[in-house]
Amino acid sequence: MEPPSNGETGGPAAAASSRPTESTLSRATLADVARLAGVSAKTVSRVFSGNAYVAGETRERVMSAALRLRFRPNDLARSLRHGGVSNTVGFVMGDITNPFYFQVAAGIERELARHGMTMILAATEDEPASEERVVETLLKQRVRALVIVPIAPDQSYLEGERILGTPVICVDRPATNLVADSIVLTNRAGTAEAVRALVAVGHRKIGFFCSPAGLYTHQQRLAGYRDALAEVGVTDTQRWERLDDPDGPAAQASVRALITSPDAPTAVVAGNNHASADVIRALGERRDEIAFVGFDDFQLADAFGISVIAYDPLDVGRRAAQRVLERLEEPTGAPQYIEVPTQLIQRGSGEIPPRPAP
Amino acid sequence: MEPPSNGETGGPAAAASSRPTESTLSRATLADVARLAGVSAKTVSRVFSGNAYVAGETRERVMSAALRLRFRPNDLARSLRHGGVSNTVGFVMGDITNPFYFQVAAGIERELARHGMTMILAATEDEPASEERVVETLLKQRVRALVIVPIAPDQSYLEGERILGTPVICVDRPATNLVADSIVLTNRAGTAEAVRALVAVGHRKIGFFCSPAGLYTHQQRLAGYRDALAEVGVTDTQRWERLDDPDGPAAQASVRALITSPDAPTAVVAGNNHASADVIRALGERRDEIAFVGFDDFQLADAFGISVIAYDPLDVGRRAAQRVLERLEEPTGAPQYIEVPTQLIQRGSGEIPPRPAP
DNA sequence: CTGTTAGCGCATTCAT
DNA sequence: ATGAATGCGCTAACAG
Repeated sequence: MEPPSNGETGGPAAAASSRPTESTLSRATLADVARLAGVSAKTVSRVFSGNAYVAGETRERVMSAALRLRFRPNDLARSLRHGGVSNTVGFVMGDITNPFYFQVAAGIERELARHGMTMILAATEDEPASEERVVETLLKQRVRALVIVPIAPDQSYLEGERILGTPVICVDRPATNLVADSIVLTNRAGTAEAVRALVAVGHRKIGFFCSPAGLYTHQQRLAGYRDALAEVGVTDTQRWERLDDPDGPAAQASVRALITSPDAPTAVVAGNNHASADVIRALGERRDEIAFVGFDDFQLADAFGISVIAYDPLDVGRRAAQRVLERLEEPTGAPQYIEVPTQLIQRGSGEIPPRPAP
Repeated sequence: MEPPSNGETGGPAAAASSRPTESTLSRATLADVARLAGVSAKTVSRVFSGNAYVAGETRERVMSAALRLRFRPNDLARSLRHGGVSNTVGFVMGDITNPFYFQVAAGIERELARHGMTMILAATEDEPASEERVVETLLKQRVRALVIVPIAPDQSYLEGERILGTPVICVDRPATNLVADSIVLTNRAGTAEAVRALVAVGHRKIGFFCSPAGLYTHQQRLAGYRDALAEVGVTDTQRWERLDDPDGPAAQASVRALITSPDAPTAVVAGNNHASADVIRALGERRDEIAFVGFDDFQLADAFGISVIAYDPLDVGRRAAQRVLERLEEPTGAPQYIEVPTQLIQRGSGEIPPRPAP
């Protein structure tokens, strides 16, 4: 504890001659601690690994030496010795600024932390081409498992790694051409439920706004929307579907055009949080006339009375981490496909009845 | 070096007989690749380290061997060899579900990725007592630098590590008893600016709602609020200040009591995003009567016409990462205190004039 | 341009 | 209950 350093004088007197005793200039190693405590490196190792037999008195000498030297075990070396596998899990998300993914990351981190593991976070920025590169970076760091939000068209590049024993868990979307567990939402059923609720209050002309339906989630949600309308005999839904790139003025213009057209829907469903933002902005003052339900809950949606198809993103992350831990325990077994339930939360915007034709 | 070992037979066709050639059962190492390519391990190392002189033909043989064996360099071993320091930066945030911190994390991750580094994410869950434990976990993994949102009352426990050369960058709040760079917002000036704008449209009775003012940010913002009111001679502000734990029904009740009291303010300022949520919920239908400005922007605030004191959280993270990189290049120099500017964004809620007394 | 030797910090044999 | 030797995968430091 005393930086000003003056050689150990009495007692076991061992380390008096060894160099890095008190020097704070370089990191203390097992050997340094061993020297100061007058034991072998292995004994120090045992003390820090926990589960070994070390005499109480010896243990104390080691601990006090470690404290003085500010010894901190090197996890890198430990991992290397343990077959080159670390204690971290990599999470590859898409758009790092999307609150949904962040909540998922939070869920993963919490669950991993409960089990002494840490999370390395990486993002593809929703660029399919960067997925493999990002994954590669994590694998070089020897993450014990991967949780990914797949964005590349194909994950077969991970097959070799999986065979080597690295579990891969996909979140939000299932993997393509890869054996992996998946945690997904009840996208189709959830969207259908919301549309049925709109139908129940009288809507038939219902719009659907989302990103271009390339992604699994969007396809599923679009399908759920069509399902529910088909149930009441409405099948020509394309005229109310708008699948544009979100977050642009263009997107809002697209929605605005839709709701002002002669064939305007009386209600609109948005396929994800970005799309919801576009629709809500486009609706503007007409929020009281046109019913709205969005997929994904968001901050203050309750205060503004926005109905949503919600779920617990923390839970999604937690389950992903649980799958990781289970796979590390028991690597075999068929891939699991886990659905996290969604829930329609009615807060007003989705319960507006259709306006009688003027 | 070769555990299964059977002498290299010679000739380019060599490796046909060596064991781990095609076997995908265990990870290939430098030595495996070297054997298959008929070169030394060091040569393979040179190829993968990039900057060394290797004959074109040799390089190709190595690359093709590496490809066949699915060789992936082990960053753990590499780091160990390089003085036991990894290529990752640890980010310790508080409440992992707070969108602000996540945006900061996103900014850090992006900037680090541009420089080939990765981020380990850990959270204190806003528990002061857990900060040191969490930091310890990261240090054991030999992160090259730490970015932390300080929550513990004191960061002196990091002094030894700093001396060993690990840069520490504090975000959102400065460190206590530790030499470290800080990236903070213009909390006081930003809040004062917002209050002045309210004063400009006629408000004098202005409320301030926030968490208990233990944290630096809250103290600063409260001070800014008082500053601006003092400028127009209003000094008895305590009667409109409410510093409660956010996110509870209790918080909303507190705000509701404030705005219905005989001495009710005609405008309310919220000290952070959680507080904003409470106030907006509490205002309810009276959003048109009582002016409101919140610290921290949020999703869809524009669509709902909420005025805010905003800033770019991605930029906060980006700057933190830049400081990390600069400190790694040049470890000396006085600690920097960097202020990221805030900006008042007027969207309507903050421009409501005071209602004439009934 | 390429190979040899040695060792980063730790833990797994085996001894004792 | 403790210690000695050995090597995890990789790369400086030197040869050559």
